[in-house]
Amino acid sequence: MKIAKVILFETYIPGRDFLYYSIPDEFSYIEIGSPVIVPLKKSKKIGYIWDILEATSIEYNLQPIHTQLTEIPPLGTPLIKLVNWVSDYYGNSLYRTANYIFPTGIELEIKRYLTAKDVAVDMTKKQEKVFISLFEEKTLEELKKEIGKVSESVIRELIKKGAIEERYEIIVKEKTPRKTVFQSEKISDSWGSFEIDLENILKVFNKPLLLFVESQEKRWRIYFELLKYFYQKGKSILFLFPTIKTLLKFGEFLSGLVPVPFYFYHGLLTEAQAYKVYKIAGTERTIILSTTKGLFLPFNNLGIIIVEQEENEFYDMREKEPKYDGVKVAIKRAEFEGIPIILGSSSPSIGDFHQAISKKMFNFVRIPDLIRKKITIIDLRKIKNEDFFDSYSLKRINDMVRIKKKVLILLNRLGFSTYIQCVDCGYIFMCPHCRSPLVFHQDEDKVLKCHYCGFTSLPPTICPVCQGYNFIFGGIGTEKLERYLVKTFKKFKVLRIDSEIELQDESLIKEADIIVGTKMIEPWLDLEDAGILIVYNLDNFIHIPDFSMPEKTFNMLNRIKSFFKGEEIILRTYSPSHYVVKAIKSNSYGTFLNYELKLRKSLFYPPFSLLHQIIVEGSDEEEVVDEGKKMVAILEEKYTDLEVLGPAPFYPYLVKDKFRYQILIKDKEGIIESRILKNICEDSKTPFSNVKFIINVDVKETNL
DNA sequence: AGCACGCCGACT
DNA sequence: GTCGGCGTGCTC
Repeated sequence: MKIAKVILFETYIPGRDFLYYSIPDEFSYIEIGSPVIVPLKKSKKIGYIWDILEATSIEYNLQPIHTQLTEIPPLGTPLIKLVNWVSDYYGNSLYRTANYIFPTGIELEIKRYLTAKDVAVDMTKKQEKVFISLFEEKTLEELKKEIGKVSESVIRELIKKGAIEERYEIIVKEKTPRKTVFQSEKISDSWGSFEIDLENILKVFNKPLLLFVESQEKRWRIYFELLKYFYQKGKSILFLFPTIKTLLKFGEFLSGLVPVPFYFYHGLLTEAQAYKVYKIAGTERTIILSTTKGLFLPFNNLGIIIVEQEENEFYDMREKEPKYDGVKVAIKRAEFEGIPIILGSSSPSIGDFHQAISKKMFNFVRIPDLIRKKITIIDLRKIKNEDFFDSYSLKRINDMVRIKKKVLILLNRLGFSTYIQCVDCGYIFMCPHCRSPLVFHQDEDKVLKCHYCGFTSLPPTICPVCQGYNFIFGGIGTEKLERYLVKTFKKFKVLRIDSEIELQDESLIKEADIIVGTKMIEPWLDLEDAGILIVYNLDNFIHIPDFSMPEKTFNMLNRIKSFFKGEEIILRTYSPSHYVVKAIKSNSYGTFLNYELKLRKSLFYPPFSLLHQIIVEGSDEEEVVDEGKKMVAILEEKYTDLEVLGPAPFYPYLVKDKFRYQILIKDKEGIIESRILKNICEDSKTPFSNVKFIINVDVKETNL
């Protein structure tokens, strides 16, 4: 007899990833990755067989699995390997990682039926009432509906006496979508075609391929030709996108070219829609355009993975468990499946470029195609008494709105004013729970809001320090800029976008003349009637204290350049001689790369080390620092090859009344694994201390 | 974590 | 002898 290691769906048993079940001989054909129904106490649960073991010696009294669940496709061993890897490498709980990839949209309904037996026994009034009512078989719910509250003790007593019987029925319930927005809307009559030579690309498929093509259009044509090639070979194709908007754009591009249906898979689908796509991916040859989660679909004949904008920071999934880097996981999936993977970019990430060129871990194809956009740098140091804009930008805005071209303004500051200061004593109003200035929001009922914990309060009437009552509403946020623009360009439509807007609101974008937004608007910047883009203050991006910010800013600007259809990009900055500004201005990836790599090498930042982060968090600052120092001491003693920094305040270092300190580990040899750090944290932690350690392995940024 | 089961006190 | 509330400990 064999034994199945099963991970249950949405049933967490503390400290346990698996439960063990015996596999009855009748199910001996069941394989690793199969979905099954298993008993748990008196109930039944859905689970996946994660492993199959030979029964050794005396295995306790294992329950047998109930049945195979035929409604959903099995996971397949490459996917199981992938989940194990994601759990292990990033230190995620296996239970949670597995549950993250299980399909929702299917559930078991357990009905408990009760019937009276044809016997005569002594009964109390309550028992008799239940007994009589159960002359016909009923579920517990039906019984309760008929005679009101029934205590479990009454039923227990009746069963003990042998007066009634119970029976369980399992119903598998699947959700079905009403609308089919998850599928391409129009299907082309025949395969489209572009003049593209795939030879160069197809011959370098033995390793991941970094495809460096500046123009988005050109890149997408290559993707299409690859799709056609693999689909016609009978394979499924998976496309990954950093945002839903980009995904849908690519869907539009494909719709005129592909004569078969293709499917979307992303977070805005309903549960039923996502479930449908999940099943299609597991059973048919198909084309799927997905956000990162598509990496965990149960494909059975995947032919190639194509990652668009591989440098995009949205692939870094670190906010919640399971934490992972989408691009790295994509490479792993391709490795486990034994299939090619393309990492496409208009501005490759430093790390992946280094992998390709210096470490020869990736193949590399560059199709040079310089995009010449007019880039204008405004040196803000030379602008005196600026109102909201320098005179050049203002003139250009006027030029554009007059010829009905859209003005797009990128400003990375939410709210109206970014700080409120007392004129008399200089006090800046701070969130009482976080060490972070409160932001004034004009539009949301004129409140002060903390951007870290969501705390809100009314605007101040009196300074808590000096009792003064004059305040400066300082700093320019998107709301303030919007208000200025509305006032100044009265005849034109001004639109502000700051959180990811609903996709149906797109008509608002079409109508607007001037659009102000945070970096969330990036995917919308490809408008046909775009005139100019103004980066309101580039320093807000570059000078965030995080080693990855120059790269992110550079990549973002290059990305925008690759699809922006307007004539000019204006960068307003106080640091016009910064290397990012110079590289953008001179259109030179090489200039940026050399400078950035030199900088990173001198400080042993990635890609010249693996960077790990431990955040120490707790309500007692002293305790947090002490626990952090202890941790550092242990690390330094045990691993002399590591460079360990901190504990240092992790900005903002007070959030929701918890102090946060950061320890950074530069791991040049790549010797540290999440498990090692987890163990050290456990060993180092003083018993009963209220300090929490959050471990992030192989990070690409330090300010999450 | 969720949930059945046993224990116990109140009540018949 | 029953009923219902509550705490505890187990789930393959």
